[in-house]
Amino acid sequence: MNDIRVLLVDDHPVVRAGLRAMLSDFEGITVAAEAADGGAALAELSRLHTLGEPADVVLMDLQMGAGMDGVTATGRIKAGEAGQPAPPVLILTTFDSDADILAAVEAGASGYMLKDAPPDQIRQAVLSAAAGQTALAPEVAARLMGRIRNPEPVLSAREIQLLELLATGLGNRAIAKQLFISEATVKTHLVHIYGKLGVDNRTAAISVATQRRIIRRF
Amino acid sequence: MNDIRVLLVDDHPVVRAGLRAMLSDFEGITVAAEAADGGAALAELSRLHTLGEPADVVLMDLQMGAGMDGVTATGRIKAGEAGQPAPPVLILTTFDSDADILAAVEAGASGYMLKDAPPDQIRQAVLSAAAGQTALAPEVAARLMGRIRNPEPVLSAREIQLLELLATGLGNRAIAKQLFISEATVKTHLVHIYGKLGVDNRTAAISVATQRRIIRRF
DNA sequence: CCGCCGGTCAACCAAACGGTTGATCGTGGC
DNA sequence: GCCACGATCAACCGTTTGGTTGACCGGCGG
Repeated sequence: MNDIRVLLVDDHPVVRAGLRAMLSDFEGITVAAEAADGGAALAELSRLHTLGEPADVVLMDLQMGAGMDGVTATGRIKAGEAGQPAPPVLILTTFDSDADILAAVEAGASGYMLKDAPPDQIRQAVLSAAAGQTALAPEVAARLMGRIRNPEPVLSAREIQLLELLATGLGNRAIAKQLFISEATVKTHLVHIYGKLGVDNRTAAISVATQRRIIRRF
Repeated sequence: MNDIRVLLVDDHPVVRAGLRAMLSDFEGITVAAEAADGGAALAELSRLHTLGEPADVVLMDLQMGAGMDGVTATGRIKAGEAGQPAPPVLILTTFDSDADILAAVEAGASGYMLKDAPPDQIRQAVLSAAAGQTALAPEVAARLMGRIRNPEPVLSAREIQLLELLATGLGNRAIAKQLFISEATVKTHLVHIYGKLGVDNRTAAISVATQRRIIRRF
């Protein structure tokens, strides 16, 4: 049985070296190539594809210092830009905010792991992804479960997107422009968000959303 | 000549593996031990010290998921808690906010590197630190220079106090009540804050203040 | 001693925000 | 097919915030 061929995508050389060292210790897993951002990842995938040695799994970070970010890259890989069939993309990142998780899943990621996960968990996730299954870190899975059991505060993806712009300090008009919708729609969304979060103004919404880790802050 | 003995401190197994792999490729550098947080780092340093094989350099991350953070750990190492003489501490982290850099330097760090630095830069930094010299990443050095030339306006204690209430989502009236001042005064303070932070509304002020770590959020 | 700065307050006006009602459209479930 | 729900937009209105101007006081440093 052939090894699972992995493409590493992370902007930190240190992390790539760590993953390479870690994965090469495991039976049945080989690091086929590395990329420092989403654009390079697409290029590498195409290259491997034309070589007749396509990657079986992409291990992708979400935050890239410069260049194409992980969510965008995942979407374009899944769109077939780097060859068909598109390989499963396993997200391996530092943060576990709802916003990140949802964006990744919507882009077509087949797993979401955290960088502080123990090595064996990462190994299992790579194997699962290669087998076409979904692999979620326990923390991430728990958060999703909580969301399902608790129908109280379920913000839609659009609302979370709005919340993120809100947190950057943009006014309603600016948010409307960013999202290509009218100011009226922004206000409607805000009212819904306030209701769901149990607050009555934008700063309080940001405060609550941050504490519930619905959105992330640095 | 003996190898430089390094203690790795990082909460991510992946990163520790990467640093270990990377450093062991270099001549003259040995990884003596690893720790997952500040507390473990102090314990490891003490252990190495009593073994008669003290670490020559500590490579320390700032953000630890749980346990003692890197700044605190650095301060306690420098205070001699893990044996005298205290080894140089080289910060190796992801973010380069002014507040982080200043806090690290104040705690006694002898260098500040970023995780996306090329391997050779990290190697040089370890060698410099071991030799008792200071090692700053070019980006970090540039930022410090910029600060000196262009000092940021300093927020008064009162203004920071206001910012903290602001960030909890309180309106001007509520803030006024909390601080036993009039609403008019709150507005005056806000205008000053906006000016100093270079913004023009409250949410943006919170955003900027958070990013500059003028105020804390979890 | 005098000026500067931080903190306090007031009055005023324009702009942004908050809240409501009501409406259309498309998707997905029953 | 119908209903629920999310997303979109409009018009309206009251409240809050933003921005300005001007003023007073107390401490600190030249």
